[in-house]
Amino acid sequence: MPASIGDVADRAGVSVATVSRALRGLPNVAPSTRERVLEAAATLGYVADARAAGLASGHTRTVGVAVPLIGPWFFSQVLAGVEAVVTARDLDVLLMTVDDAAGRERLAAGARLRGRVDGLIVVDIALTEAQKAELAANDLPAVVVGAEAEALPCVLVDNVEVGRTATSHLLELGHTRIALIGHAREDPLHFPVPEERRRGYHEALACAGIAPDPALEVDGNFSVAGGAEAATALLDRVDPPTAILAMSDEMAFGCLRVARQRGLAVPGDLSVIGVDDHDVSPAWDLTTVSQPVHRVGGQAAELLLAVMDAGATSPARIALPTSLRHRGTTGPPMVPTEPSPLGQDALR
Amino acid sequence: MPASIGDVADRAGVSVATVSRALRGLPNVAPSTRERVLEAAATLGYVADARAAGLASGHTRTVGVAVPLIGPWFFSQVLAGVEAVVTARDLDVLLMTVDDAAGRERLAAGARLRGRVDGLIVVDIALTEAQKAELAANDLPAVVVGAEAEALPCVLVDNVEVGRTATSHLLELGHTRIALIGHAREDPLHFPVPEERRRGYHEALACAGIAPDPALEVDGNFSVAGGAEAATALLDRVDPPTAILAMSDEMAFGCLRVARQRGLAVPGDLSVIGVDDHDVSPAWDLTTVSQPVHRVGGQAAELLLAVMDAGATSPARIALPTSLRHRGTTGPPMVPTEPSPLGQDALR
DNA sequence: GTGAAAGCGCTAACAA
DNA sequence: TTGTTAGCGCTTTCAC
Repeated sequence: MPASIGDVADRAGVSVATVSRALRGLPNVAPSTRERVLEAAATLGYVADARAAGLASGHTRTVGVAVPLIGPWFFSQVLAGVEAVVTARDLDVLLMTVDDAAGRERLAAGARLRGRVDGLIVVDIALTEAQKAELAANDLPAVVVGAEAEALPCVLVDNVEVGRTATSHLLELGHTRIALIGHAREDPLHFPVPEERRRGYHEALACAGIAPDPALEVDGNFSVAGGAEAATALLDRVDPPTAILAMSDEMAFGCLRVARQRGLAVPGDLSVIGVDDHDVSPAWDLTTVSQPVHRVGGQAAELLLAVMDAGATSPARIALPTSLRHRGTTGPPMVPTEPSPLGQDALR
Repeated sequence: MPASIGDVADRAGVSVATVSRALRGLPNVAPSTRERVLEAAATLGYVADARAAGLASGHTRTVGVAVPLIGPWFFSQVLAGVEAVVTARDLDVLLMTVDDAAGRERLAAGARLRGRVDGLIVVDIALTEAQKAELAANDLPAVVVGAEAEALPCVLVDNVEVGRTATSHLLELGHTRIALIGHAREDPLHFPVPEERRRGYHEALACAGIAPDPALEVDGNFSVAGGAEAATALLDRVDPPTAILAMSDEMAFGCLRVARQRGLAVPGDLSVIGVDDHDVSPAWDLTTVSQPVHRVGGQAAELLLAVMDAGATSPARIALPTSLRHRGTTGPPMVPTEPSPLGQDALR
């Protein structure tokens, strides 16, 4: 049975109100009184019950972070970014994964959230417009990461541009058969992000006058193993691609593994570009489209804190920059594919 | 202003007690009544306030997870493992980082924890014996990951053996100058783990009759970049090692990067072995000592739930197995170093 | 099967 | 500067 505020009050010979004030550093407490209270609390090992304090004061000193998955590098980095700024404000982080439709529905409805968090960061979870509206209608301050939102502040990168940048890079190197490894459209997680990157890929191809080949778009499950499987399928084709755009560095690693196993020269026989700029990408010398992952989390947290402080702000929309990191896994195709002057011209 | 239990009671024409019972699926509620309550709650969008519910019932439905860092692969995987089992029980996860002495002290004292969590998992945080005792003395159920604990259940791998296994592997291949990349001893995080791996390394060397060379033990900060720096320093020596044992795969990646940059053949000129079996290690073909990272988290969570259920159990101590994954980055040294028959003999 | 009422342990007005 | 007291919104006896 832990000591309660009443125990401290008794021991210090003051009222509970004074204890409360003294312990929280509020003004209007005589120094000598405060000292006595502090001492009593210390010897009793008193810690205020967060539920009781929160119930009485109306807040929780906690922000929720909802992610579809915890394991992948991207989410762990975003989480770290959030945690850093949230902790600096002496708030806690409640972590929750929502990876199915039911979870999304509950999240939007604010179920389980009341009395648990003062604010919410939703990372890469494909809420419907109706759900976003529902979330915004909740009194709960919330910010969305990785998706546009009407009534909610959001922080994101331009993923269409990400797809375009990566694809253009390969096109400029002279590739015309460029594969895309991404996420299955009907995936239960249903990220919004892959779809946008795919659009950028299509736009860049169209710009170069190249008709997209549906056979070159495969699912890589955003994992190393998935990327390897996808690359295997692609390279087994009679008309394999000369370059692969993987929507994450982790999938790109899988591609590189397969390339090495097959004795393919990179980038001679196969160029590979990823997205993220994963910790280990420099070590692989992987060309990639870098996004400020940690900063995404930090920015989202700062935005949320601002909303929590201000009560209500005009929904901000923060776009963070991405940039091409041209490293060693992309280069011109060694054997020129069938001449395609049209494609070449379009590049200028 | 969200609907309260009273609002639901009014709308359903029953008392708050009945609403509480009906919503929580307790017995002794007439089916028709329950239905009416459910409907009222649904139309009002009622969600019970977690603080109030917790305050009245005495629990929080939350478990805390304390880690020194969030970003590194190891911690994200452990966290994922914990989250999976905790979520299955419909509990939430409160994430906290403690990365300094003050934080450790607060953690042990249970500060900030009362009324926030029903149980705590402490991952790779170097508590003193006194602090562990303090933590155990708290009424709060807790389990420790990555360190021994007297009075607390713990789950760990045998990190001495990890060091020994990796080192022996290199010795058996014929290496005699084996470097160790780990963590600086005076690091503020002060993991217990690196020290144990280092001991295993020393034991294996001793077993082979090889005197450890302090110059071959360097800090790699458990990051890719740190591993690269460490490898650079090692390879710049006049008497470079022929093999490197990195205490994490991420540091090993850094080593491989440096080796490649310098045109060193792996494993011909340099063997590299890591620890973890990181997601991308198979892609690198990295030899490593694998540990069941996800399982570590899951096991810890299960242990914690058991303690929370049982009230008190005999402090379990669960050791999870590790195993050598002999892949492509380790092999015999190409140029035999100075003959060392003694070392060779000792290997049998 | 249902309701009334007493807390759970705090914070915040309001008094003094 | 300090104390008294009324909640915060729920759960949980204990009656009925």
